[in-house]
Amino acid sequence: MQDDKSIVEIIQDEILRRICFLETPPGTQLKEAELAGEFNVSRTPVRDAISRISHLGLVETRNGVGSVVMALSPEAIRQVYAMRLELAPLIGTMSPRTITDEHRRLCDELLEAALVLHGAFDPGRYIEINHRLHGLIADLIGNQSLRAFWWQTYYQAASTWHRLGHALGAEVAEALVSELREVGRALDSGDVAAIGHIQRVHIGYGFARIERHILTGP
Amino acid sequence: MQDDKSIVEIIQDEILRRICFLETPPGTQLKEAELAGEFNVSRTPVRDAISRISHLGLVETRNGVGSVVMALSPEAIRQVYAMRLELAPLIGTMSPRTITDEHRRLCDELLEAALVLHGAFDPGRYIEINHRLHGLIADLIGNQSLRAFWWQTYYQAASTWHRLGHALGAEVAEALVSELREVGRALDSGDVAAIGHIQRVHIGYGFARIERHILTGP
DNA sequence: GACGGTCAATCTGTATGCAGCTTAGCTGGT
DNA sequence: ACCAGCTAAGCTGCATACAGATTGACCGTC
Repeated sequence: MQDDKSIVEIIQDEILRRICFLETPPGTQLKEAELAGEFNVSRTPVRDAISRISHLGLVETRNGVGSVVMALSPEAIRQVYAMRLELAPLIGTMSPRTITDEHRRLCDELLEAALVLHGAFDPGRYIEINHRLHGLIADLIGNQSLRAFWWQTYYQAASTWHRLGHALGAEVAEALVSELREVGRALDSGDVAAIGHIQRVHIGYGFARIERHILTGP
Repeated sequence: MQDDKSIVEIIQDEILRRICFLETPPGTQLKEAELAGEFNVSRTPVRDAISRISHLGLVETRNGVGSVVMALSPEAIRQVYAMRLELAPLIGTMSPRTITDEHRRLCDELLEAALVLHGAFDPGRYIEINHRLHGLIADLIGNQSLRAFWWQTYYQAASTWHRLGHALGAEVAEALVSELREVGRALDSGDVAAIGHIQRVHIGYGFARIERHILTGP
């Protein structure tokens, strides 16, 4: 395997990670020169990285002003979640990949971490566990088109959804533990389709929480 | 409305158009300097445009070699079509937009053009009619996430699918006429959901043709 | 004190130069 | 005739310089 991710891809991934980890919350300015200094490159690859993720709508670049991290509008969030609710059940139906021991092991590890989280909540840890769980599930998607869309909607939803970690604390930790337990059971059964439907269910719960605590109002 | 599409977006759209119109068929080299001269800009915005569409897998850029238009692998084509078959029925269910007289008028215009095509087939015209029909249908999709995916899979499928125009001629013209007649009827009924299912059906037919004439073999 | 205008700081958009990589074609030896 | 090696041309990747846009602060005036 060629792990030669270009410098642009590395920067792109890092910017997306920071956005959905809320390290650069909506409103933050992404200054090309600053990021360039951080990665010890010129502005060119940084510009390229920002440009590549522009289609997600998470960053808006205006001439003379800068690139600012955007919060998706409530309507956009609803549409993204509506899409995720439809995509989730497809995970198991569109040429799923086979479950390996590595998947099972990672799930156990995440469950353990989530249990710790339930005792002593930490927003950063919450996000990280969610992120790794998403990676685990995406790895079971065999259809590359679906996998790409699954990632895209994840990034679009993440920054809003992860704010719940800060707002609700233990409540979401408990939900995460439940989700991981259910996913673990499905992995034991070798049933990828079940995982898709589990995702469907929990995305629904997550969206309900967002509607209640964040999108309240118009 | 702000029609201030940036130079980069204009070039990006044009490159994609040329790819799915088969003006730059798979194997063609996209030379940055050449395109730069054509658009009277420097290599920078051209580079940006090519970089932005790299995630579609239609162009592969290698250092020291160039950017070459790629034909998706048979397996990738199958996966893209599998995805489109799932997305099509969602067109009518996910907050569809309302049908206007303009939609109806455009459909009639396209049907007329398709009938002419049936008499005297021309691959370029076939592609153009398909392209405009796609635009018409995408315009009925209210969910912006679904609309984005619909376009992405369209671009990915187009260059393979449009080769049928060259290979089969009148057969696909007849299919296009049928499709436009059915879409027209659905538009008359104001039934966007019906259009989604019509798409589902005809994408299935199109995929079967591709399997038969292009993906034959491994 | 409040307001309008101007200027400077700062950021993105674009052009250009250079280094590194790849490959086609030539050349010399066998 | 064939093959290995080399060279030069051409392309992308990155750095840098400059032009254009925007904003906030400062200053003068009413």
